Amino acid sequence: MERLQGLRGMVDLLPQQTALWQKIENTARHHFKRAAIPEVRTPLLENTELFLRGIGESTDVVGKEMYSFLDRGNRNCTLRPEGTASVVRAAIQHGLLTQGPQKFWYAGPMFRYERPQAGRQRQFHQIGIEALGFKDSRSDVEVISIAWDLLRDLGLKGLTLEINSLGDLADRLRFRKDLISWLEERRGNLDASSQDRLKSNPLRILDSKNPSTQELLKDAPSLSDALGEESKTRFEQVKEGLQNLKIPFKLNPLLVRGLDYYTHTAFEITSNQLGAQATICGGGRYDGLIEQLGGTATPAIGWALGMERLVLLTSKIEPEIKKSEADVYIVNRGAKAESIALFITRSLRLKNRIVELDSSGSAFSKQLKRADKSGARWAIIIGDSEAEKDQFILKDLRSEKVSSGETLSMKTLFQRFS
RNA sequence: GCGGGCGUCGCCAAGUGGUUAAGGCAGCGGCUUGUGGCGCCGCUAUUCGGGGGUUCGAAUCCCCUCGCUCGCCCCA
Repeated sequence: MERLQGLRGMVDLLPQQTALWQKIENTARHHFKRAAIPEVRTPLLENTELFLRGIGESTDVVGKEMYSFLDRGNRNCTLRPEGTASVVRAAIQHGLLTQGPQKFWYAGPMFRYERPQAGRQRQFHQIGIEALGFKDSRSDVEVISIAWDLLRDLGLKGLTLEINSLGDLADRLRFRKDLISWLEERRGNLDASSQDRLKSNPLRILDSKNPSTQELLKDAPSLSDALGEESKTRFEQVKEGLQNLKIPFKLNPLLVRGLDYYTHTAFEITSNQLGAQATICGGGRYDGLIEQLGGTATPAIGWALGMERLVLLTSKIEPEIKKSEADVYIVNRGAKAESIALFITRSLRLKNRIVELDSSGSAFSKQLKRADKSGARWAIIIGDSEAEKDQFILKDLRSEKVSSGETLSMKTLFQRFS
């Protein structure tokens, strides 16, 4: 038989890795709890329409990366490529926004059909927060600070926070017009994909990685100049807020981001240790999205961070998380001994001891060797003849010398471990 | 979707056209029918990701395919 393999870009996390994942998840939960943010869990599968309208049809995510299919009832379904649209959908659907502004966090797998590479999988995992109904610039600062503190708490170094303002809808439309006409005149000097974007998504040309396009853009009309007065002061407030909190940031006037729903503040946190996929956290304000998805116009802001990339970074500074070791390893052999062993194992577990039971039936020397290797502190040795006489041997596996252990009755044994 | 690198046992890894495909780790068994960290001995790939071809002969050369990996695009 040919061996079956997992799907491309779908990764198994083995026990060696899950310890680190749990550590990161726990840290994140702790930060959310401190900020009084509750969790929401939404389905992995949504109506394709949600993402078409939410993320934008001209984006790469929607255009070429979605896992979409018809279900048995001919519904057009998509495995969620990101979390924000779902959270907003759920909030609208359940009328949560009528109860005033609210924040949520979420965590879970997302799906994008891309070529896997370092820090990028087809099923990947994000942790994110969404603050719905918050208009003030202080909420931008608060939300960014939560991400920043979380990453610092994980001990990460070499992080850069970049921010930009995309302005409101009117600003963007005005700028879009200016940019298009300026670029049209220089169309010949643009790289191929930027030429395509001139029609579909001209703002994205700004953060083209193509060097000659970047060179050309140095003299292009700038987004920051196109911002209206209100947008400008708003952005100033965000910058001041970050300064007050001593959160270092870099202005990046070319930071546009790939999803259509962003307005005003857009930001990214990158690491200098990751290779090509350096963004570990990305987010921004999306004041138009909720209305776009059929809710009443509500301002909002959020971010998401990529677990795989966080794990990559954290594993560099956290070389080894020890596997959890048992308190007690139960060595046993013989019919009578084996049934008593099971009883003792369960009893000790009910006393909250971590107990590993050897059910191999192999020679005592073998079992003891495994006991030693397991890292357990104690071994309880159960043999047939002793078990008959209510005698059990307790050995300290961490003692300096190999000891013969002490002989105890079951009652005293349990007392030792209560 | 496009480029580069790679694919030999659970893991690491030698072998680069010629009789039985090194070695290490892990695993299993024994020395020790019932007692741990050491040691010693033995066992563990008819087969080199899969398929096809070249050849008297291939893990070694060619083609296809699958997978991994790095990068482009894009994003977390």
